[in-house]
Amino acid sequence: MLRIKTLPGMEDILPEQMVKWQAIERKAREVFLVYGYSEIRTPLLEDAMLFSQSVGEETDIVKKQMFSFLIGKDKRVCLRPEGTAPVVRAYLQHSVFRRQGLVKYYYLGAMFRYERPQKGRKRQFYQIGAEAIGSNSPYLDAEIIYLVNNLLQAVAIDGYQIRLNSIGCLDCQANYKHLLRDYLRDKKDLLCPDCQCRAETNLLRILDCKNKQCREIIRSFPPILDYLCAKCKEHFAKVKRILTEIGINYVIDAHIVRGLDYYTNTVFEFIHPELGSQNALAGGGRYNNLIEQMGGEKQPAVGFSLGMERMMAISRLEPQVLPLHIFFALMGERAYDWGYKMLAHLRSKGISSEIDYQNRSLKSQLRKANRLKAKFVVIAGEKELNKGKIILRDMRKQEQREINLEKAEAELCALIPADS
RNA sequence: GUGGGCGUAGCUCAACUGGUUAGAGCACUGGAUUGUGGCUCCAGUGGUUGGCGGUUCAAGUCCGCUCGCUCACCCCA
Repeated sequence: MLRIKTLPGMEDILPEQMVKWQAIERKAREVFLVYGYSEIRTPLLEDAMLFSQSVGEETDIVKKQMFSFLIGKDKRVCLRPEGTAPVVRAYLQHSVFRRQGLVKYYYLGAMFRYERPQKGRKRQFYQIGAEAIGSNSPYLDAEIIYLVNNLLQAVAIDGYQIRLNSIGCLDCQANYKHLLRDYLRDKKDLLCPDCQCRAETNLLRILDCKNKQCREIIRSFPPILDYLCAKCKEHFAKVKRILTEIGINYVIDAHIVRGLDYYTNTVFEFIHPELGSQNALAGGGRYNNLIEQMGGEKQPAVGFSLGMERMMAISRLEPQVLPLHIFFALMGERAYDWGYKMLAHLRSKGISSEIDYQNRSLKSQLRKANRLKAKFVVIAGEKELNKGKIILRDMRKQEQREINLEKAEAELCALIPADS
C-alpha cells in the first residue's frame, strides 16, 4: 500500500512545535491589543483577479507563484499568496471607510506560493501582519515599525536589523523610471537576461539584482531616494526623525525595492543573519494608491507582515508545558470504575486529569504519570477500596497518604488551587 | 524554472578497498521490584538500506534511471 505524504513545501506542525507556535501567537495578540489593532480573518480562497489587480500582473507572485485553478467553466480562483490585498478587499466590500476613519486590522494565517521550497520558504507558510488604513501620517509609519520591533522583542528575538527606504509616490516613480530608462538605453546588452526582461516589465527591480555586472551598472546610478519630490522627501525625513526619537535603530538601504507593486513611499525590511538565504523576518511599507486602485476612494495606508516559520526558527521563547494535575493509577475493574467517574468529574471542573486506557501495570502507569509531569497520582485497587480509602501521592515531594473515599472528591478539588 | 548535496530503525548516526544473519545510542515496551515514577541494570519490539533495473559468485557499498528531501539561484515573510 502506498503511503501518502504531504505535498512538497507543505508541512505538518506537530504538537511539540505547536506549543511554541501558540506562545508566539499569544504574544503577538497581546502586542496588537496594546497598539489598538483588531483581528480580521479573510478566506484562504479568493478571486484570482484580486491579486493581479493589487500585487501586480507582472510580479513573480502573480505571474508564477499562485496556486490558482478554475471553478466551474470560467471562474479563476486562487489560494491567497499574501495578506494585504484580501484585507483591503474586505475593507472595501464592507464599506468600512464609511463607518470609521482610521482602521487598524491584524491577521494571522496561512499563505500559499508555488515556489521551490528551501530554508525559510515553504509553499504553505504562515504570516502575521497588520494594516492601518486611512492616514498618511508619518507617525503611523513609525507606529507600524515600532510595533514590529516590539512584537519581536515580545517573542524573544533579537539580533535583527531594520532596513528602511522610500520609493516615493507615483509621480516620483514615474519620473525616476524615466531617468533610469534613459541611463540604461545604451547598456541594455550588458544586463543579465532577467534584467533585460525587467527593463520592460518591472524596471525598478533591476536595482536589487544580485548579478555582479548588473550591480556594477546600477551602482553608478543614484537610487530613487535621491529623486523624491519635496513632499515625499519631507515625509521620509519625518519618519526617520520619529523613529530615532522613539529609540529605533535602523539603516537606510536605498536598494530595497519591494516585490509587490502596491508599495509607495516608506518601505522596510527586518532582516536576520541566522535565517540563511531567506533572511527577511518581516517586510512592509506604505501603499497610498492601492485602495483607490482597487476601486475605493483614495485612502493612504501602511502595513507589514511577519514570517511565522522564520520567527519560530530564531525565537528563544521557551514556553512551559502546563503540568498535568492528577493522574489516576488504578488496578482492578472496581477501582477503575470509581476512578473514571472521579476523572470525569474533575475534568468538568477544569482540573486536568489523565487515566491509563491500555490496561497497564501500576509501574507503567506511574511511569506515564511521571512522563506527563503529573503533580499528583491517585492510586487505588481492591485493597484500598476494601478499606474505604484511596492513596494520594505527591509526585514532587515523593510522599503519599491515604484519604477516605467519601472525602476524596473534596480533597482532590482542594488540592489544585492551593498548589498551582 | 536552473544548479549542487544527501537518502540505512520513529530520531541521530555506524558498517575498512563490494564479502557471513545490516549495528549502536536515544525513544518505545517489558522485567529486575508478583502493587509505586525519575537513577541504574537486563531483555524485547522495530529495516523491502527511498524505488526500479543493471554489473558481479556476492551490492547498503559500483553504474543507470526514477522518486523524495535539502541547500542555493530567482523571489519573498
